[in-house]
Amino acid sequence: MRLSQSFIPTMRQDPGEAEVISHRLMLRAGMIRKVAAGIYSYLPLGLRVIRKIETIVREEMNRVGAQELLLPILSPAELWEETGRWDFYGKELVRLHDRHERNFCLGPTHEEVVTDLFRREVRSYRQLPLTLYQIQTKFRDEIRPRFGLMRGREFIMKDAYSFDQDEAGAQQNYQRMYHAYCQIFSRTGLNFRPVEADTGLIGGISSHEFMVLANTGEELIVFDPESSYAANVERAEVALPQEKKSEELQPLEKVSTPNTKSVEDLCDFLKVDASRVVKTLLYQTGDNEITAVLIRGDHQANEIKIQRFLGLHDLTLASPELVEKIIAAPVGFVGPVGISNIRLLADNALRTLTDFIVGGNQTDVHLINVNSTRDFVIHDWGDFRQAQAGDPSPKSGQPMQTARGIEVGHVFMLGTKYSEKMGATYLDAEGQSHPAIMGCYGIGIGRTAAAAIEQNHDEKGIYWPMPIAPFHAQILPVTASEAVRVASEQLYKELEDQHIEVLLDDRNERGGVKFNDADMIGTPYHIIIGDKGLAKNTIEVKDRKTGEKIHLAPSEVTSWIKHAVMQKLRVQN
RNA sequence: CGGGGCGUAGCGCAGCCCGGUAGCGCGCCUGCUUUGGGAGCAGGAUGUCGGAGGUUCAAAUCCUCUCGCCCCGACCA
Repeated sequence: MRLSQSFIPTMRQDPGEAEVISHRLMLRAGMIRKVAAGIYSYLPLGLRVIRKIETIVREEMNRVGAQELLLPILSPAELWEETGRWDFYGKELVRLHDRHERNFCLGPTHEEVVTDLFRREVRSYRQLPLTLYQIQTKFRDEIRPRFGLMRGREFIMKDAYSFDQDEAGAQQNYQRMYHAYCQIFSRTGLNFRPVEADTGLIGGISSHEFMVLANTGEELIVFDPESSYAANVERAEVALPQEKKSEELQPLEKVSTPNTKSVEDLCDFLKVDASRVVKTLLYQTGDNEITAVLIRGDHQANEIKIQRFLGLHDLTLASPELVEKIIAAPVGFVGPVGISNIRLLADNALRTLTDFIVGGNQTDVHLINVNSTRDFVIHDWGDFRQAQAGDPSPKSGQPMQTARGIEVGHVFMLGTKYSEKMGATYLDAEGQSHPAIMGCYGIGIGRTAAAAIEQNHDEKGIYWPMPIAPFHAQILPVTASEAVRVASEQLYKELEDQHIEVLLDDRNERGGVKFNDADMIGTPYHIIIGDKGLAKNTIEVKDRKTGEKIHLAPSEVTSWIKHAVMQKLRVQN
């Protein structure tokens, strides 16, 4: 392609609207343009990258036997009412109605639509297993769209759905998809890690997220360097503490602690470490009901774990009014001692904690040398806190580490959640009807492109991994002579004839402009043709990522490039 | 939705406190010179100052309302 005739509007300056590096570079390299918050146009260069990623995804989906179809973007409310998600999905679901006032939504995901298709068409176990997928634009009215393609309201997703007759088959399908995902992200040239994850709004039994490791990632993961264990902090289990509880307990004491509403204030005042303090978090779990959760002062409560334990899907801290009403203690000084009318949960970390500090249920009063069982009764123990760096791994017991990641893929075992509600059943060999066992599997295509940039850039711009690069090579005629023009045109033709995707910068620009644009766009190989080189009968080939340069005779360039491109495509295959 | 910030030329910004001519850099157009890391000179075009109302002789500037966007927190591919 000729740059002079291409719609690749690069920008010299950083746009004010973008903060995150991938967003900035996509705008500056002329890959995308914003239409509204979280809604983007893909310009030719950006679309080429998107298509490359889609191609890899298609190849790997097809390889594991998934079949591509295309479901509608618009779907009727009735399907969503069947599963309860019309209400449950909340404001994120883009709702609209037609001229007859019938309700529809723009698909944020397609479990309902595909399950409806299945129940209409599939009757027999002989038709199973069945895995269907599509690559399509999705709509989610995100609370806060941000970072360009990283979190859009409209975005391109590959979503796949599997149907099996039994648990074993479903597990097998899940494993196949898991490996296909590993294959896909390896092929895109990304440094990624699959982690155990929470199932969120999609629901279901188990799931893994595929995280591209990047410091700018929105997700925090913990992993065990000694074993394969890795999980989203939302999900990560914390092993039971090992050390024994000391037997000699100090007597309970009441102390005055003026104006110490936070754990931090209290630690400063009493000159103790936060690990000696226990905070009492009060959650509203019913109209007039509060549940207390005890967490060590230096730990973070994990509301997802608490929700799961309580079987709720919505958990909020109790209002100060409700607290006053039910336990008659001031917020900030609440503690478990002497409270009888609410359920008390405690994080496992408290099992080995003795002589700790809690709120005294009076303004400006705390209790010290408090001990569970002796001073109050815990109704339920559990893992209620967020994992953090240094926590023991549930597999090896070794201290875990944390890392930031970008979630680019997610695989779920759904079980029969959707098939039961929607009557998606098949007949087995005995003529018995069973709900199909489902799985669903998503990949954010645009987000994968953004993650690739987060992981592959320097101060000058992007350096694409070959398999998803918009072009394999770029020709930069850096001086204006006829000899350079002729040599560039000839090489351009040779490379195109060899099916190398090549961009010819035939603009009437100075060398510096071409160098800078090429560095920003991130084509893996830059072929630099100038009078200086031609005088010595050489053309320079530069590796964008490493900066390594080699000088070749003009007649050698095409075969060298072809070989190098093939090599890089194959290595990452 | 809560908190912080921003809307002025295609892009990046100044001007606003203290009301009176809309400005700078880059880009764009024309010409000449230039051409291996964002060229030089000369000339030129470009604005409902986000929108609506108000105050005033006079509003980018002051007041009210509104819309949009960005960043930080609760959601997710």
